[in-house]
This record gives sequence, structure tokens and C-alpha cells, in this order.
Amino acid sequence: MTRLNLPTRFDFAAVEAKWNQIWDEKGYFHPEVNPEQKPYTIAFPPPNVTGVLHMGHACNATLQDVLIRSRRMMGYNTLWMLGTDHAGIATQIMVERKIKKELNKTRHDLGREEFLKHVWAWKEENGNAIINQMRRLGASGDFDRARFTMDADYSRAIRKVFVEWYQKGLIYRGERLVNWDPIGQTVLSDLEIEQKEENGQLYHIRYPLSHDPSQYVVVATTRPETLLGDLAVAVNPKDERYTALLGQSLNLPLTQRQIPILADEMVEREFGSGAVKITPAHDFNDWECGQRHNLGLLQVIGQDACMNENAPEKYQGLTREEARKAVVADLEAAGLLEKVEAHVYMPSRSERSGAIIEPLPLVQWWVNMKPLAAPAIEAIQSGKVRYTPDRWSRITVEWLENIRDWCISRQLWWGHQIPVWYDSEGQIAYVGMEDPSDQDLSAKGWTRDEDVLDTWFSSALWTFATLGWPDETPELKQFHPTAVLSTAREILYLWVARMIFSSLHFLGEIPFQDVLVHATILTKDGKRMSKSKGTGLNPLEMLDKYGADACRFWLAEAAMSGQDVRFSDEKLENGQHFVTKIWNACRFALMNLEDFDSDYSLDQSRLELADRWILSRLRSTLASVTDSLGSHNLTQATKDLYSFVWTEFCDWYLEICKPRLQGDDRKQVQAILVLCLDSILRMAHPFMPFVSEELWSEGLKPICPQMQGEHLIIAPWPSVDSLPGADPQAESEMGLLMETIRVIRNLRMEVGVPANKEAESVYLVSDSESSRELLSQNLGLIGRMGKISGVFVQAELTEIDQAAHGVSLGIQVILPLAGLIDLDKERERLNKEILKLEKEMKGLQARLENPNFRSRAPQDVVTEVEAQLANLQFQVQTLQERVAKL
RNA sequence: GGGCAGUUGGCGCAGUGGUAGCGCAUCUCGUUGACAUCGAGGAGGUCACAAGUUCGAAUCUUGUACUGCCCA
Repeated sequence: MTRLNLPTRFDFAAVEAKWNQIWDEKGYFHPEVNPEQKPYTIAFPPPNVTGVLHMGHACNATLQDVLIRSRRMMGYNTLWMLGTDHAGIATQIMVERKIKKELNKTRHDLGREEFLKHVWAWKEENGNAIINQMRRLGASGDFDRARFTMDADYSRAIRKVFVEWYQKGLIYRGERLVNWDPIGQTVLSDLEIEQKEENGQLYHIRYPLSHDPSQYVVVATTRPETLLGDLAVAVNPKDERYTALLGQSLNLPLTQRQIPILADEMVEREFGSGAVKITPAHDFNDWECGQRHNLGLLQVIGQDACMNENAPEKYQGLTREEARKAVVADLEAAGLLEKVEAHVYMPSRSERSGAIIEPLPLVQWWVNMKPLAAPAIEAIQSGKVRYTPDRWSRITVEWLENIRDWCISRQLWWGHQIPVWYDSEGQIAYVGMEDPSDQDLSAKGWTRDEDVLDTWFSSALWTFATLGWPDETPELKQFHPTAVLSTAREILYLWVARMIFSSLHFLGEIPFQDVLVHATILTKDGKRMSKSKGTGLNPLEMLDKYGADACRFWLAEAAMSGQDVRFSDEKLENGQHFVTKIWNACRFALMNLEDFDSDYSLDQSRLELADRWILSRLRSTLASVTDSLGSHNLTQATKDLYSFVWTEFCDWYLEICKPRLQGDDRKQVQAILVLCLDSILRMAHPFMPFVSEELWSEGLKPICPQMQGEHLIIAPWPSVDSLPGADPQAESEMGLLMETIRVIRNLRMEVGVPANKEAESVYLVSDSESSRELLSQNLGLIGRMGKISGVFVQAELTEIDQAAHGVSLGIQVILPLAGLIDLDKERERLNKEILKLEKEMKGLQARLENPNFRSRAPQDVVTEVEAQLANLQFQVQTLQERVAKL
């Protein structure tokens, strides 16, 4: 980049690649342990190893990178831990499909060991997709330290957790009803299933009374095939319709069995007939009911989702769907089907395979949640772990308070195999950190549990297992607990809550202080992005089209806005325009800094009003942006930066300083430009790292060699203390000048002075001596900004007929325009203006006339309103006088 | 069924007690060296509805409607 002939646009493609390489090579992303330095750590939620970058990752990564880059500049030892998780089911299904397609084999054909070789090969080839794609965004994470949940040492951490929890009785093995995915052929936790409304049918079935089969009880069900596993019919104890029948038995249709009628509070009298069939082996409510009444179990559906040997022979081997048809047909034939109604119900489906979940009684491994949840609840309630937005802390606590035991075994091959060995009787023989010796195994006939652990069991250790735990590594010591955990809300329970109790249990400390729940990016029309519906947008295409800086600026603004945000091209274009604006502002400055003397220090005594004003505005912008970054309010930070750069610095200050660059003031203005741009680029860097780094390292740094930091990415965050103090006087005086200029410009437009022509003169009339003095000192500025050759300040009005009149803050503005003023139009214009002002006045007057307002409102509010009213009165009066004279 | 959020100019959004702002779109004017991915000026809103608290409500309370999400 040569300073003299910068292009007018920022070539993001070339610059992004260049800086990514330099930053990486310089090792800026990779912190060394340094106990002298305050740490700042964020662990990136490990994406699914099978995944590709989507908008959610882009949003989350941007948010975290903004925080990381800002803290790096603020002097923290900054670690952004990256990595991926092995995603048991998703990965296994994907590789199974692949080998089916390529080798026409199932995993069973290959065997466990061989199959896992295929998975690892796939992972080695494709497993870093997302992490690599994150580089395109400018993510400054520690790629060297990136971890994978199946890494050997990470696996050791998982094993340690399992063994310790097992030994403490927090992990146990037990038979329960579980969510069985018949397609994935595995158990799922409650959090891995989803329920949506679907259209089904409600079957009303007659169950004849055993002692008088001509009478019957009608039972309603959406799953008639499960009737074959019924062990009772239940009614509400308060339901008088059935009181007389309690304790009697019914002939279960299509079987030879008799089942009791019993009373249970859980039954809703209003649903169906008020009598429900109880199938403890295939329904969660019925399981509970069965426990209460000691009904036992009768499992009629197997793991293949087909009717098993416990069903009557004619149904055995049928799928659930086939069995339903057969059962319904047989009931109808027997005259036991009363009616069938259309019915909307909520079946549970596997998130991954989409299969309808079959509840089955199976022996599985569980985590006893109550004792683990209690400290996590305390940590959240006491504010040790804070959520933003805050409502999520309450929601998480509620979830933890009602938590159920966590089923952690999965019938998969890809994952951490459970470190439990059974003897030949099937009893637990060994659980431990080290595998038993081959000798033991063969001599004692031990076999290892086939199942693996839930992937979330390993993710739950993410913040500390990535740092080397269970070893007490220097990394663990320095970088844990982490500062911030930023996540989509979908995994607040699945993952975030589990990290909290895992860390509390094993390290005795929280895993992170702040949980940031970022927005969900929706499509343009407010729909959720979904791969299956084809509504997802590829962030890489977005980056190609608008550049990383523009995308990041929008994502940063959106991420913590507290709600969902819609994708839109306009917002990205806007971001791109802002990048261009900064680029050109620097381009302009650099063109005027060829002779910049970096040893020149600003002469505070020679600062002009505009200088004092822009420095004061810079100071308050810096304070606000710094503050917003501290409180994770990126929306506010982007807005403050944007309006300062665009409106105050570019539209006003740069325009004002142009002529001064050609005169005696050149050195002063140059110093102020450098100061402003340096601060702007530093503040912008977390949001727009590429354009800011390019401009700073290639533009600013070469002319100011003494600036700290080899590159902007590690340059210190600007300090408010290094800037001149706040200057409210300059701000208010400059405000008056700007308002006066706005009135002049407005008058010019209103009366049709061509925008490219200078008007000859303007008269500014004020009875305030200080205003006149202020105006007089800034005649050149006013003339230039208002495009007027002669600006005249007066204490009293000179009558000029052919002139347009306006009013600023206590200042009359008279723009003489011989021959250009149409008196009728001018009268009309003034009257319109008066009406508008009078409407405003009425509101203020009403407030002041209210005695309660004067007595109860704070004095400064009253004074403020009085001043506003006085100003309006002055304006109206001035304009009315003018109308009268026309 | 329960819970949570949202509702602000045409569109997308800021704004947690002092009388409403931003971007885009729109209208008028303007391209001789920062930027037309631009500049200047304008028009456009009784802040979903109702009641309440308050001197004062977009903001606090309650209720209603609509939209979305989560849990059962």
C-alpha cells in the first residue's frame, strides 16, 4: 500500500488473506502461559465435527472474537480455546451411509474396530472444516491448541469423571423406561428428542367387563397397538362415572388376559372417556402409574420396533404400523371399536434420525442429578455465574430444580466406550482408569460394556479438559475459570448447565463468569434457517460478497441485541459502506500526512473550537465504547462508533479541517487527525480487524514509528487518560454553530439557492454578546460549511426585504436574496414553520402550567423545559415579526 | 395446559421515568482531489390496545390482542 495512490475502495479479499497469514505466523493467536498477566479466556462451544459453518457459528464466533480482540488489546493474556466434538450419533450415521454407498457394507459387516478406522479416517480428512472456515471471519482463536473430544488426553479426563462419579455413587446402572430410537438403534436423553404437533387419530376402544362382557368401558388411545401390552385401565378416583367399577376387571381385547380397573390421580377426567389404558412398558406416564400400583412390565415391542414374542402370536414380527392396522381391523371385526376421530397429537421424534421414539424398559447408565445440580443452582442464584439476558438464569435454575437423572449410555460405536467390565454372570467386575490386563480378561472372562457415553457427557468437561485436566497444568492454572461462555440458547441445558455442575464438582470452581446467550439469525422474512428446508444461508458466500469486516460489524451489532435478528442484504451493505467510509477517511488523512512530523506534539493552547469539540467527542466515544465492550453490549458499541466516525468525524470535522490543512494550522490539524484516526482504528479493530489493521499498520504506523505495538492486533487499547479532558463548553458552542449552519443550509434549500453556488451573504443577529463573539470567531467556518461568501454578525436586525429568515438557538438567520424571494411563498413557509413551533410550545406550556410539575419535578428538568420554551418563544416571535413585515 | 419474549415512521431496529432516534427506502438539490459504497436539506411515528401508578409513561403495574420460542 502506498499512501499516495490508495484506491477509493477497500480490497477486502486480498487484505484478509494477507493479515490472516501474518497474524498467524506472528503467533498472536497463541498465548503463552504468563502468571504475571491477567488472563482472559473464552472456550468456543465445540461444533459438531461433521458440521460446516452456519450463520449461528458466524454470529457466535464474531461475538467472541470481538471480546477476545478487545481484551487482547487491553492487555489481558487472552486465550480463545477452539475445538470440535465427536458428535456420536451424527458422525456414526454419516460414516455408516458412506460405507454403505461406497462399500455396500454395514458397520456390522466391518466390525467395531474396522468401522472405527473408517470414522477416524473421515475425521482426519474432514473434521476441521468449521474451525478452518472460522479463519475467514477473522477469528483470532488459538488454532494450535484446538482440541477434539476424542483426543487421547481428553478421553482420559472423561474416564476420570466416569470412574469418580461411579465410585461416589453418582453414576449408576438401572432399568428404566428410556427413549429408544429404532432407526439410530440407541437410547437418547430427553434433550435429544423433539415433540411437534402432528395429525393422528384417536381410537375409542371397548374393553368388556370380565363378569358381564355385554358391558364395557371405553378407552381412548392414539396407539392402539400398545393395547397388547396393557396391564390395567385407570380412571380418576373422583370420577363418579367409574366409582362402581373400581377393583373390577376387564377382558383385554384380542388377548386372553384380564386387567384391573384402578384409580389414579394422573388421569384427566376430561380426556376421551375418562378411562385410560395403562401400558407400563411403552409409555412414560404409564410407567409411573405402573410403579405406583405394582403392575410389573409387559414389553410387547422390541428394539427393532416390531411386536415381540410377548404379543399374541398373530402379531409377532409386525412393525408398529402394521400392528396398528391389524389391531384396528381385528377390533372392528370384534365390534370393539367404538369410533375413530381425527386427533392432533405430539409424538416424540429423534432429533437426529427423525424416528418416532419407542419408550422401552432397558438397563442403562445414569447420572444421579440432584446432588450435582444443587451447587450449580447455588452458583447461578448467588450470581457467581451470570446470564445475559438475565432471564436465562431463572430459566436455567428452574430446569435444574426439576432435573431428572441423565441417561448417559448410548448404543453406538463412535464415542468413549464405557470403562466397565462385567464378569461372566453379567455382574460389574471392574471400573477403573486403566484397562484390565489381557491376562485378567481371559482368565476371568470379563467383557467390556459395549456402549459409549453421550457426547454431551464429554462436552460437559470442555472448559477444563481442554486445558489438560485432570493434570494440574500451567494452562489450567492460568486460564481457568474462563471469563465468558457465549452460546445459542438451544444448548443452555444440554451443555451449559452441565458444564457448570461438572466444573463445580471436579474443580470446585465455576467454569465461566458470564454466559452470553446470543441472538438467533433468522431469514429475511423471519423464519428459522434450516438446512432441511433449504432456508439456510451460507456465511462463506456472505463473506465473499461483503467482506469479513462488513459481516462482522453487522453480526456484532446483532449478536447481543437480546432477541432474534433477521438477515438482510441491506444491513451488510450498510456495514460495507461503513468500511468504505473509514477507508476513505484514512485515505484523505494520509494524503495530507506526507509531511507529518511524528515528534510534533499538539499545542493545547492553540486548539480551535472544532479541535476541542472533536477531541471531547472522541473522548466520550472512547469511554462509551470501552464501557459497552466491558458490559458485552456490542449493539451500543457499534452504534457509538458508527455515529462518531460517520457524522461527527467525517461529516463535520474533516470538512472543517480541510482549509486549515493548507495554512499555518497544518501541523496542529495533522496531529489531531492522527490522534483521531489512531483511536478510531483501535476502537474499530475488534469489530473490523482487517481494514483497521491494514490502515494502521500500512498507513498510520509508518508515519508514527513510535506507536506501541508491532501490529494493531496487539496495540494497546486507547486510554481515555491519554486524551484531553472532556470539554462540555466546546460541545455546546460547537452545537450552536452546527445548528446555525443547519438553519443556513435549510434556508438555502427552501428558497432554491443552487447547492453548488455560494450565496453572497448571511446576517446572524443575536442580542447575546457571548453568542455574537462565538459566531464572530468562526466566520470562516460558518461561511465554508454554509457556502456563504460573507457572514455578518450583528446585535440588531438590519431590515432587508428580499431575504429568507430562519431562527437558530437564540440567533436570527437572514439570508438576503435579491430577486430570488417570492414573498407569498416566503410568508407561507414562515407560517408553516410557526405552526410547527407553536405545537411544540403548547406541550411545554402545559407542563409548566401544572403546579405539581414545578413542585415535584427535579429543578434541572424544570429549568430545561423553561429554557426550551423560551427558545421556542423567541423563534416564534422572530418569525411572526418577519411575517408581519412582509 | 404452563412459561418466556416481541409488538416503536413504508421496511429493519435502538431507546429500562423528562415527551422518540438510527439505517434502508422515499422526495428535493448537488459529481473541479477522502468517499456517489458520497454530500446537503426535507417529509414521514398519538411507540399494538385498554386501565392504573406518577407532576410526567415507549419505558413501571395489571389486563387484552396478535406473533414467535421453550417446557409439559
